[in-house]
Amino acid sequence: MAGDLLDILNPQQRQAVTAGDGPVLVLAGPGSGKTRVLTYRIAYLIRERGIPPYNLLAVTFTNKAAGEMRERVEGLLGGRLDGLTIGTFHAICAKLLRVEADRTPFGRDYAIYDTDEQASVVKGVMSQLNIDMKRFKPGAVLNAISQAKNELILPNDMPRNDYFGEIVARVYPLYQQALVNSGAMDFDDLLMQTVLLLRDDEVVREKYQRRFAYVLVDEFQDTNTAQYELVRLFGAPQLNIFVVGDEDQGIYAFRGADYRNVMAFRRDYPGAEVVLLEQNYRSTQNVLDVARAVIDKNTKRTPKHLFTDRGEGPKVIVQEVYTEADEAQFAAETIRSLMRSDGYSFRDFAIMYRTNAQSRPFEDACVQYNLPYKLVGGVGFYKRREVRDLVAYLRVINNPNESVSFDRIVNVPGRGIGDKTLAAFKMWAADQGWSVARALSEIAGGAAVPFSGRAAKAFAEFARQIEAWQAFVEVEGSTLEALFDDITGQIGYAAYLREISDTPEENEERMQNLAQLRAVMKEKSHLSLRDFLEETALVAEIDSLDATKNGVTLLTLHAAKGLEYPVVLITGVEDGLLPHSRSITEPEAMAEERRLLYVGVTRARERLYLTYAFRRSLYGDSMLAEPSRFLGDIPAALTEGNWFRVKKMRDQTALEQATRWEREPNNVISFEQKLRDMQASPRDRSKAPPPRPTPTLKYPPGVRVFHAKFGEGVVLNSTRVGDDEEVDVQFAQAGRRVLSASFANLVLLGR
DNA sequence: GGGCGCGGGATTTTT
DNA sequence: TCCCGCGCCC
Repeated sequence: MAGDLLDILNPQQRQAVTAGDGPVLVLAGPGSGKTRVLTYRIAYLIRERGIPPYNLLAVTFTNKAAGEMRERVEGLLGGRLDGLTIGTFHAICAKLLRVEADRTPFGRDYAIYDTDEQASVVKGVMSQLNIDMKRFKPGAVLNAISQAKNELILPNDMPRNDYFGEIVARVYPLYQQALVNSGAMDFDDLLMQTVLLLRDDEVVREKYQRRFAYVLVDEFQDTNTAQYELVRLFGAPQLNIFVVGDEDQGIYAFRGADYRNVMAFRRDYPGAEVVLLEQNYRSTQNVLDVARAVIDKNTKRTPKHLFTDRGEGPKVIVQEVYTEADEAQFAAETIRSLMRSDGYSFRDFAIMYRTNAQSRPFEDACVQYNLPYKLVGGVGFYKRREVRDLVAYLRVINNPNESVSFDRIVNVPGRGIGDKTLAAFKMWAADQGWSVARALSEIAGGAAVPFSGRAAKAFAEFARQIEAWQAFVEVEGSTLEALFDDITGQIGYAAYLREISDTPEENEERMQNLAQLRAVMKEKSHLSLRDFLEETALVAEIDSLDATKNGVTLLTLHAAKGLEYPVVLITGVEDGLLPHSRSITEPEAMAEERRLLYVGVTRARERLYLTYAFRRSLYGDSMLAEPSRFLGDIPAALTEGNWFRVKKMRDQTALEQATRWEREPNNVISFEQKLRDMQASPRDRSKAPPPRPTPTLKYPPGVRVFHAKFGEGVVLNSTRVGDDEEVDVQFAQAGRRVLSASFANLVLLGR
């Protein structure tokens, strides 16, 4: 195979794929074929070097990438590779901890807590410690704990540099204890506990070091300290470690990732062979030039010279729009017209944005323009109340000691077990020295409980149900969907959903989610309950992105990593959004915002659009927005669009405003200013609204107007916004629109 | 024990 | 704007 396999690689790719033993660092620019290099490297090791698949460990960034990589390697080698380990750090660690459960404090049936569940544990601990949760937000404390775990700092080793640190140092040990008591780990534990196990337990360490003779890691720039340490531990002593990364694409610092690990690798593995991949096979030259203009402003990076032979391509369009609704409309119209003119298909388009909250108008516009779309993220399926409830039942059946799930469902649907009864139960179990699991089975067996008739009966019934379901799971041939049916039937869950739903539509939606969960369980029926729960805990939003469905993809810039599309629209390219206001004061964070834009730009194969709005609403209020400062770094020669003209117009408006003799109270503040204000101090709501100037409307309701694009229309409504006027117009042809007077150039036609 | 209404706060990104 | 948590009341 060697010949045909390696033929399609360029010399640098081939050098990487065929590198000898020892550490290898591949510095791979976007679109330079790094996935190809990784898959070929695996195939090469197996086929040419005779390494059994069992001895390989490949780490990818998402489960989806893992699945695709496995398929591609199997395709190259023409057969299934059962022994090969490919997965995310988290999934690989979860498996390992399951296998080695006897050597961890968590047991085999541990649950994996997501952020909400972690928060509920943190809140429990904080209220137990009488910490003011208004002053110290549980989320912030949790974040600090998470960071600590990523840095491999143990509960009792937290530095107490300031009072917040002191609070965290108090919460962390109790939080961790609560997790152990529940037999639950958080995401960070999956990594940290594995590191601790490998460090402290020689037998386990040697077992895996022997097994994983070759270690390969993708997206190395997004590893954190714990992951870096895992690579070292798995890779020793042979150090056959093959890592692929690009410092310019490090976008996960907020969860402890450090792109400098790429350079640290050179330092820590001095003999490492370094390969640079600079030829880009994805994008046109214009796109690459824009990307480069953006990223070049970052210091502390290895300059790269990306080149392509795909031609210059069309210019990058920079488009100013009026509001986020117009932005969405522009996107939808652009997609429609490109489909008409160039024969693109829905799946060729991606709309990207900085924050999930921006997705809504695009969804609306897609519906309006009849564009099928695939939304990545948002309120995830597994975050839905009804789905969480059912998953909590499954978790309790799997392990009743897992307290967040237990507390969640013990009285859902209501069975007459309130806070008082629950507290009494826990107290009683603790007095007996029993775990919750033990106490439940004692109750099911008829043990006397310390509360009155009705609650006692309810508890006994609940305990017997749990026991019956546990027995059901053990029955040979029982399926997950049968378990699902039995649970929902017994607890009367459909009736409960009807009760808690405010509208028939809401009820319908919940029932559909339930049906979808059942479908997933049916599909996964070959898994044990334990494995099913593990899998659902570790799915990422992006994993559910269905390549077979034809639709426009809506996703955050973070989720776009590793993907590519013929046409990319990056939206909300505004100061305060991209770069995000929370990053603006911090040079390191700003550098990451730049990388984020860089990642987005380099997803585009052929066409790239950058849009920003003139007004954007936040928490209900509409505010002026500023184009992103990053746009200023892009040479005008690479772009076209209306942005320059509009910018000038706006400068003129500002000039007029500044030189006007009669000053009106200016109650329009910038978007960014507002964000900053809100961070600095909570909004004071007791204050009366500022007195409004008596409105003298230029476009009062009823008046007829003319617009260059929309034609003739009648003003339905008009409101004054600062020095500007917002006009709601019903056009004869173009329908109803809300326009900014200063921007729309409406011509008054009279009544 | 459960339901309702009010007030305050808000996630930027995710395994 | 919207959602959550708390407190009050039944």
